[in-house]
Amino acid sequence: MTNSHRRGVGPVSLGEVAAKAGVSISTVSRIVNGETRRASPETLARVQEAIKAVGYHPNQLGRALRNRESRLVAMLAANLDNPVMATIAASTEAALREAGYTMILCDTHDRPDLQDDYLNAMRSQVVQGYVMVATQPSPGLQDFVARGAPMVFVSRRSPYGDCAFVGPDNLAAGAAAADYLLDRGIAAPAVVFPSRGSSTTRERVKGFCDRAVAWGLAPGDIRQVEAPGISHLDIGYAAAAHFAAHGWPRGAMCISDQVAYGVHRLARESGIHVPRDCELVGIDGNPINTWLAPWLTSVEIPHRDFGPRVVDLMVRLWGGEPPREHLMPHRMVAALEA
Amino acid sequence: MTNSHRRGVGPVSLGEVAAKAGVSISTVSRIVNGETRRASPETLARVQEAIKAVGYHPNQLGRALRNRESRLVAMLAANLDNPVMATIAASTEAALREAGYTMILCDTHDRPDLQDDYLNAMRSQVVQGYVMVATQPSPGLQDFVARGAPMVFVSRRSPYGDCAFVGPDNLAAGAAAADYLLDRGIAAPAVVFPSRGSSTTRERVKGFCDRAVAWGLAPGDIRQVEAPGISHLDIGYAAAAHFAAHGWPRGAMCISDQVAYGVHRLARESGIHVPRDCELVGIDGNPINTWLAPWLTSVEIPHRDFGPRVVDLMVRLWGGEPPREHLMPHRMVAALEA
DNA sequence: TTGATTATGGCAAACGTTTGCCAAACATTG
DNA sequence: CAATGTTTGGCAAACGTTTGCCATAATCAA
Repeated sequence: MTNSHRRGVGPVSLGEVAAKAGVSISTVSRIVNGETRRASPETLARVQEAIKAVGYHPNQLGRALRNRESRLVAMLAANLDNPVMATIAASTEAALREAGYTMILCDTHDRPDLQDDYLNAMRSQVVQGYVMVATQPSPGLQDFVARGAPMVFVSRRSPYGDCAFVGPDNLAAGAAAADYLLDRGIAAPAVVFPSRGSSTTRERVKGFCDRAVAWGLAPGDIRQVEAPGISHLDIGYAAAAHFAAHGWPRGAMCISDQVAYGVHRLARESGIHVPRDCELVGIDGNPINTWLAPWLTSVEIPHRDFGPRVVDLMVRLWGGEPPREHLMPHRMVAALEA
Repeated sequence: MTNSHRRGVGPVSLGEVAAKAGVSISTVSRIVNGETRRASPETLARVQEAIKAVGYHPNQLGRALRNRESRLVAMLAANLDNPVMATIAASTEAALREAGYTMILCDTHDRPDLQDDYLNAMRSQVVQGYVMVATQPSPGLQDFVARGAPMVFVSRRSPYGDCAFVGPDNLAAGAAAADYLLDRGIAAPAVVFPSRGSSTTRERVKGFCDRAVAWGLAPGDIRQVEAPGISHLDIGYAAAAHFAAHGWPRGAMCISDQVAYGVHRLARESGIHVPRDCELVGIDGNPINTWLAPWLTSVEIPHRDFGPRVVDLMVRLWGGEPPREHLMPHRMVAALEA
């Protein structure tokens, strides 16, 4: 409505506003940027009216080129179909927006080659920072880290050197799971995890085992079951086959809620009742548990709160501070069903 | 490693390559863009070597400014925490990347005001197209549509005028749900939906009812249960309270899988067995159903295939073609449990 | 009246790229 | 040797900004 009579086709530029208001481009630019002291009240009014009239919106490309800051931040996430990462993406996007930045999202499908492709593409877009969610090691990543690119790692630590990190305290989360099971009198708990696990996985398992040992268990009392695969669902299902073959434990910690879903599927199919016959503890605290997995106890990680932390660390990096780590607290959410 | 001895701080520009190779910027630019015929073999070699040596990567900002095409596409999604939208986002991002575009993701939290904020911000980023996933009506959106911005709507149609659209055939999906329930001899099925529903909701309900009538049911035989709220989970749970109060139907269609999850929760809490006592049919075909909701029959929508379709429609819009609609096929996935 | 200060606003360069056009050098033909 | 064509590559403008610096005019003090 406002600018329905425009002659040009493209977006409106400062020049058009300037022409309309009968002033120079500089003057309009200064006014747009809030430098009102440099213009007389009449000019100010005329320019502001012209801005409205032609429907001017600043072109960030021009700005970025001139100011050498694009206010673009890239997020490289391993797999958006994973609800944990989707939640992290959503919260980071919101926090970045809040801080005046725009997020570019890339789904690397957990593939190192794609990750490198994306990194290069993002550098071309002149992004100012990188949020790496559950990254894989890759040559390009190593290069970026070495070059000192501003990167915040989420969920999984950087495979190369000290980098900013936001994630759960995996050791503590694993320990909490151990406390829960042992406190309920389960003498020989199992722990289920992917065989090709990330640092996250290893830490959770370690946290669990260490705490169990602290409770007085012999390391041999902890039944460690691992399974190959990519999907945690499949991993849980495959690992549960071990239970079906060698007997179900009275309780088990699963490295993630998704692993627990997999284990539970075979339990259901085998007539094993969770949690009556076997208590399952996951890690993540997926909100859907309340609705679809009331049998699951879970160590809830506040993924919704990751975003602001990520941005905080990123801003510190931009400010020249050394990289920091921020561990998020967890909370035990017991199964709804007894 | 390659460019560890750079003097400047910022990214490498054409100028630096040109200086290194002892040619002009134009020559380097042409070579970078593959116009090899314009340079002698020696120059070509020297320039390519210089490019490697200084680690040159084209700056998309400069390109975008010059070419007036940013190769940026914005996606405005209502709520990334919804797995359906996360899947659509992931598949669209992949398809855009495939076509050489970069996706900017915005989560509007289903709020019209935020949607308008984002639209304006994206215009400033000079994005070339908009993918609107499950949009709300908003004044800004109306403006953009009127202005003829290249927009593809996903899942929900544009509230304003004819626009490109990718989504399921909701009428057919609703009808399929009706067929399933009626074919199994359920004489008086219910249908559960949000009271403040979108066009999607209404179409699915209509598809269901029309088909039921075609089977010979009187409109009064169809029990329509609606509930207020935003979250489909809550809506399902609230609607199920009606069943608890007035009796459970032998079968019900839920407007989405999430609604079905909500209904099922109360069923479980009330000792109603699904599907034995009450068959539930959802729409979406969430892959998690196999694992966590084996009791649910669902009309599967291939959200993973949306991305390529979206890009196809977008490219056609850019090519000046009139907006089209593309309806995706559905597939009935019966409950795993009897 | 003069000199100094302040208010107002324009000029032009720069950010990194692309590309139409021109120019020099060289080769070919008549 | 002159006329013509081809190869090779540089110049400069443009995209939309921002900002240091300068120019004009007005205000003020003495």
